[in-house]
Amino acid sequence: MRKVRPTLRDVGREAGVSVTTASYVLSGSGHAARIGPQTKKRVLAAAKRLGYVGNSLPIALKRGYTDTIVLLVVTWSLASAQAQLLTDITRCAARYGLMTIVNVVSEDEEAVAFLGEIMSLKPFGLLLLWDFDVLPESELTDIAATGLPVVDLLPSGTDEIVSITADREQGFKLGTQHLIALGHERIGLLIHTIHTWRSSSRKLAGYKAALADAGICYDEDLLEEIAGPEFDHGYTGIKALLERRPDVTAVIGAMTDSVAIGALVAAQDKGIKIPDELSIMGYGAHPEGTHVRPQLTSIVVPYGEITQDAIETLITMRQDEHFRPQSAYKPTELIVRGSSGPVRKQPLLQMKTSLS
Amino acid sequence: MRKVRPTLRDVGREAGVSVTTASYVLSGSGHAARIGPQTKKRVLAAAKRLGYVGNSLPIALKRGYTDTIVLLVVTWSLASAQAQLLTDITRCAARYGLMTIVNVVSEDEEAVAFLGEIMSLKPFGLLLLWDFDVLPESELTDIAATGLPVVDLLPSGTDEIVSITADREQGFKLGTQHLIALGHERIGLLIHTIHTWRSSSRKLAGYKAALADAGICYDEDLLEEIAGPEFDHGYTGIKALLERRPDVTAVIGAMTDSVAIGALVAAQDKGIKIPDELSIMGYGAHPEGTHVRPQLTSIVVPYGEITQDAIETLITMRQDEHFRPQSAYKPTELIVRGSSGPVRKQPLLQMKTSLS
DNA sequence: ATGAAAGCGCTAACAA
DNA sequence: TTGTTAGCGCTTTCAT
Repeated sequence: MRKVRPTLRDVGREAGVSVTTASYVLSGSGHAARIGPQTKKRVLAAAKRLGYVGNSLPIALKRGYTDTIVLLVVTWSLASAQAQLLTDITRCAARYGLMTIVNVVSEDEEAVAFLGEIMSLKPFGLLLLWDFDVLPESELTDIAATGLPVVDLLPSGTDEIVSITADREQGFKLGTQHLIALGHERIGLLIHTIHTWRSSSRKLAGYKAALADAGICYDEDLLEEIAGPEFDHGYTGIKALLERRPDVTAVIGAMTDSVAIGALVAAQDKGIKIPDELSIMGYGAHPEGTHVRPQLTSIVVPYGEITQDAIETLITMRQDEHFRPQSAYKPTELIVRGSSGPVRKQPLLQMKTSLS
Repeated sequence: MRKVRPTLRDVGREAGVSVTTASYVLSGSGHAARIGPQTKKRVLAAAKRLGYVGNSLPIALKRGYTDTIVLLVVTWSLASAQAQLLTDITRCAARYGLMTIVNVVSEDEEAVAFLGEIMSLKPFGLLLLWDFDVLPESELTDIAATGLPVVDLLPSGTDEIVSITADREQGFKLGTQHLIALGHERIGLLIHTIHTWRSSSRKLAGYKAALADAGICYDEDLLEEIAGPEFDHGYTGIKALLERRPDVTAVIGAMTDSVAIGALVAAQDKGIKIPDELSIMGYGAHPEGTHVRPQLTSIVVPYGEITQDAIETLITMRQDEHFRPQSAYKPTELIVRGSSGPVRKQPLLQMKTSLS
């Protein structure tokens, strides 16, 4: 027997007052002060007796937006770094009374299609974890123009959309400098420029800046294009790189720690000693970096700070529609663990690199 | 300059028709057939011109529920297995036109508090990934009694709440049998019975069943209570177990693959050869099991099937309020990889186990 | 101190 | 074939 949820009118009737009075008492708005204490008590008692729970839809309908933020993630599989960010976001949003709608899609087309549907959800705001191409920018700016707060959690290509994310340029400069200080000069980069250009280009910029500062010539041949952010991409990527350039002495898995771990395991599978013969570095400083031997040197991204700032920005944008937020690129740190060490003296044995 | 989103009335006015007609054309309901083709064209043109996008709130208000399902995850940090399930759920829900609200909370109390708020969101349905104690069952059955479809993604203790999840009993029987077939008789279990009793008890039942079938005496001392589902719990758990029982020849990381990998790495850190001196098995068959050496033998959970069935069940429950769904325990499989092998002949050197 | 009534944007029963 | 209207449950202005 399904008992229908009681409405405010039911509560009002039960307490012998009008809906208005019931609303004033139960919504806890400023108007509650105008209600007499014994009336208030009657209403609260009635609400409890009936198990009244409220309904957020009419309010949302009236003001034009709900209390849910939408997180759009474009990726094939949720890497651990993204899972971490996602969890942080839902937790942080909840602290501000906001729910999080998560949508994980695999391809740009799906994401664009979703953007088309998103407005009918009337969300509070929109968070993007999507290294999109130029294509959907007009869609996005259209959406932003309607007054829906949008924050990009990756480096935005455009000024129209606010970015709140890690300072990859600074981070990769830091990381590369660390390797240079250890004597490395031929530093390979496993990178995914094709479909994640916006973030990859910043990383590349930091890498180049560190090389330039040290007077080391940038060699494009040391970049190995990989197809994604996962273990397997790092695993196959480093094999291709070492085949082509057995003279590299350090490799940065520039996408994620997963890529770096894939590279580390691939190198070890070939019998290469880490870090004596090859240094490996990751990006993201995810816990999984401490699960391998040696543990992974990585670039620490302040996810909590990013999350908090992003959500507060959405809220401020809602409160003040003229507020023009600034993009924020949060500084990263380096955590040095066992996978990076002084440069080796001898080239890798040709034998090792030809093992497949 | 924020342009306000046009409503159906705007579209109607622009096309010179009433809201009803505009609604019939744009909502694509059966009534659309009753509208003349040129009228239809006018409306569609007007909608396009104005950039009409629709609003799901009034519909939801009218029928009493939205198109969003709520996924409540109770955990401290989203393990990879949960991230996988979460992604699958959002994807699968999207295929049915449903959005997914994700809420990750750390503690039972937070989860209970959230249950109290959940009704005001008017969700389509509720999915639980929460190994709760007896405590909130009444809350849950209350919620289910209001007509909100609820599906539990873990083995439910009660008949009131439908469970759709992996058959852990069958899975652990399978896994234990595999180890027994390799000659193992003292099989350790890293398990978290205290806060995840509902799932752990099924696993334990499967383990015991396999032992009983093989005529091996169940020894409670081989259970090592761990405090959670992560790498570190497995890492410290196996060290404690080996200290107490250096005679174990195989260990099952019964929570997750992460626990098993933690155990595997801890054993290797002690200089124990896997699988020659010790076999390790996990639960979940997550990709990360292929990232370690040797790769992890594990129990394969059909996440896709569970997800699909859970969401379809929610939908059926919505369509037919008298539908009494059956709990479904999906059979698992075993994937044998390098971490399990024939039992060793000699006990582990005392020296190794006393290394901390 | 409390109540009546309008209105958020849409759908669908009913009218024409 | 198309339009009128009530109503989903709440908040809030205005009246009493």
